Amino acid sequence: MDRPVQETMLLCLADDTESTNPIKEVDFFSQNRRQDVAEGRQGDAEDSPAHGATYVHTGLDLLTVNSQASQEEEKPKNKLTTLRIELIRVRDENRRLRSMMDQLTQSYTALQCQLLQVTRQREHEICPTQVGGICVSVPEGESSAHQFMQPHPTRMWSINGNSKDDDDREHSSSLNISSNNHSIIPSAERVDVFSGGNNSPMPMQESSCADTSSDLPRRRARVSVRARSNAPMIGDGCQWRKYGQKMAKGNPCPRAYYRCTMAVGCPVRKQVQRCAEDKTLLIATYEGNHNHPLPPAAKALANTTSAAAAMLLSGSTGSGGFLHPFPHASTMAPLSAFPTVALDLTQSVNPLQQLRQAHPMPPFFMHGHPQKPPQALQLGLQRGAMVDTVTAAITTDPNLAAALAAAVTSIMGSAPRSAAGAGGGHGASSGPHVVPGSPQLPKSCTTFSTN
DNA sequence: CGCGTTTGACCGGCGC
DNA sequence: GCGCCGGTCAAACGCG
Ligand SMILES: [Zn+2]
Repeated sequence: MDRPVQETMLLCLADDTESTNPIKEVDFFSQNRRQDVAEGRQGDAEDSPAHGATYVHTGLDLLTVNSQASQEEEKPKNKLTTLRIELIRVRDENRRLRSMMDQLTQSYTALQCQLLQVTRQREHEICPTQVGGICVSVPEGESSAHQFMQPHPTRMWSINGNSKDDDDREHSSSLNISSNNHSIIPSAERVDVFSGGNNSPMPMQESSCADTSSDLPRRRARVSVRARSNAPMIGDGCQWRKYGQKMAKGNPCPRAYYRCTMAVGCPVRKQVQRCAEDKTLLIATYEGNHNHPLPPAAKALANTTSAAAAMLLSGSTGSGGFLHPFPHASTMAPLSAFPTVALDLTQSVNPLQQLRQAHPMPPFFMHGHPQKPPQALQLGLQRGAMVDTVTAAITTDPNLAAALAAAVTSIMGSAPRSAAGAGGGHGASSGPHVVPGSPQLPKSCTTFSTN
């Protein structure tokens, strides 16, 4: 898969040159993207690719089918069944491909983040050099995506994935990516940067071999989601286990700490707190990056958070102006020293939309400033010099908000049993590995309510 | 009896 | 150096 690299590079470039270069927008998926969309379409009807590309065929196997169909026209009857079978097979394959795609995009996101950061730092510290053999670390989950690279075998970058255990949490595998050529698409139109990232925010500091991150050793991005809910916890499609609870200082309501239990080593943490005044207001803060495939429901949020985190991280490193790309943007109470992106679902439209599929794109980017060059991740978001918290209120866009809300909510209906406990919970049943792309939602306990 | 939650102890960072 | 505080650990507890 050369794409990722390529695109990542694009990302970096866009980022680097945000001030001077004419590069306005980057088409990260100039080609693949379309496939992506197409696939998405095929598999999940609900999915609404918000991007121009509207291919009906996956461009992969469907074509095959078609051609076959034409070939076999002569022998109608018998072949019909054959074709059907074939069709089924193909569908299946497409599904698989889609999940692969998910994986890939996931790793894209991660890589993009990494690279972006690296580039940024180089930009600031060293002179920007070619990205020969950058060493980035990507959560294990992502690295697993390598296995999916076959469908689009192309360039070769050497990837050495060796998982290491970072200090406290985070299993990450360091990828040694040396790409030969990363083409640049100077003036692309679309900015599908995070079209499919599956990841929650991830701390990228510790990663880069560029290790420029030395200065801020512990900086991790967080993404907090605000939602109105009576349920004790926001369900995001993941399974969480409570590992602690504390009385927050200025808040009568305790803060609960959860960790993701969908996969053994998943480093993702989450803390849930209820707003002091408005008890119906839940604030969930995510930290870390999932190292395992996520159910579609979870992906919605994950995508968003991932993107958000990426933005933050990319930005937080440098200085930065401050601006709220989103109308409803509001700075939340700074949860901590960590850069935090806040998603505000509280005012979301009606969450009961039928949208089931996670929106392919994080809302942030959907709000791209028309005039403001998306600058890759930057997209109008500014890291606050003083405030590291940026709130992206997707609410402004009814459709988007609805989409996201719905996606997130989708899991909600199922708050089975233990969901009750203030802990939220998570059914005793161990989380089945839900394959990305699988339409089914985990019967996890977590409940979410966007209102 | 296994598993998840509860809850106080513990730890590291940070400000004074 | 000390105390505060956020965050995590882990033993105890409770539920199915
Ligand atoms: Zn996880």
